[in-house]
Amino acid sequence: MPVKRRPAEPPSLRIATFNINGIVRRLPRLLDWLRDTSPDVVCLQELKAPDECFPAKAIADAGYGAVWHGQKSWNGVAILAKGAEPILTRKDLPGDPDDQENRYIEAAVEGILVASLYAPNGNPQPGLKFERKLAWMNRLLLHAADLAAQSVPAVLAGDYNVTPTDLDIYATRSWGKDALIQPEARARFARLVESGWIDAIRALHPDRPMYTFWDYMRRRWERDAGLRLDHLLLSPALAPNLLEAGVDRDQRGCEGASDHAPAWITLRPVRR
DNA sequence: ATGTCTTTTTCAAAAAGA
Repeated sequence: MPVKRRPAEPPSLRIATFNINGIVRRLPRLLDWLRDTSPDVVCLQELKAPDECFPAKAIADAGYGAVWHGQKSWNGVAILAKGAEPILTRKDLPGDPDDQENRYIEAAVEGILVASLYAPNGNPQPGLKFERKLAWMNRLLLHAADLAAQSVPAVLAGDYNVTPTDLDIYATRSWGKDALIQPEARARFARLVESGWIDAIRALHPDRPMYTFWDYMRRRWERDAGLRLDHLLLSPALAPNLLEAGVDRDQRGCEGASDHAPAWITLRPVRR
C-alpha cells in the first residue's frame, strides 16, 4: 500500500520583537529562546552595549546573521535573520541629524523592509523628555508615511513605549501621569494605524490584553499587572500576508528575564 | 512616595534611566 503523503506545510515567516534589556547579560536567555522558537527575523531593543560588545559570534553560531547599532549603557537596536545576512538600509530615523540616541535600525530581509525601533520612554511627564518622545514619534510617522507611499512591504517592530488604549494596561490608576499612557503619545500611535499600518497583535486579538511588559517592581509579573508596549506594525502592502500573532509570555517568567516578553507574528512570505 | 534592577561616576554611595 502506498504511503499517504502529507501535503507540504505552507511556508510561513516568523518575525519577533524583543526588548532584551541588556544583550550581554541576557545572552543565554536569548540563545535559548532562539533555539526554542526559531524565529526567522528578530528585532532587538535596549542592547545597552556598544557596537564592539555585540555578541555577533554567539549569534552567528546560533544560525543568525545580524546588523546592529549599539550604544554604551542605554538604547541600542539590532536585527537578526536566520540563515541570512540582513541588508542594512539605515541606522537612524531620518529627521534629526543631532539625535545621538541609537533607537532605530532598518534592513531588508526576505523581501521585507524590517525596522527595529525603540521609542523614548518619555518620563517624567510633562517635561522635556516627554516633548522629545513626541518629537521622535513625529519623525517615525513621517518615515512610515514615506514607506507606505512607496508601497514597500514593511514591518515597523519594536518597543513603542506606548499603550495604544486602556485595553493595553491592567486596571490601575498608578500609571495615571506616566508617559506610556498619555493621550498625546496614544494619538501618534493611532495616526499610524489610521494611515493604514496594521497593529498585527491587536488586529488578530481584538479582545485580549496581550501584555508584553511587566515592571520588575511590586510583583507585577506575578499579578499579571502588565502593559502592551511592543508592537509589530505592517505596511498596507504587507498587511494581507499576516497569518498569526502572539506573545511569548513564558520568557518573562524565566530566571534573569528581561522585563519585556517577545511579541511575534507569522506571515505568508512575500513573492520576490 | 514607594516599589526593582542595573549602570555610572568615581572608588562609597547616590543618581539616573527604565
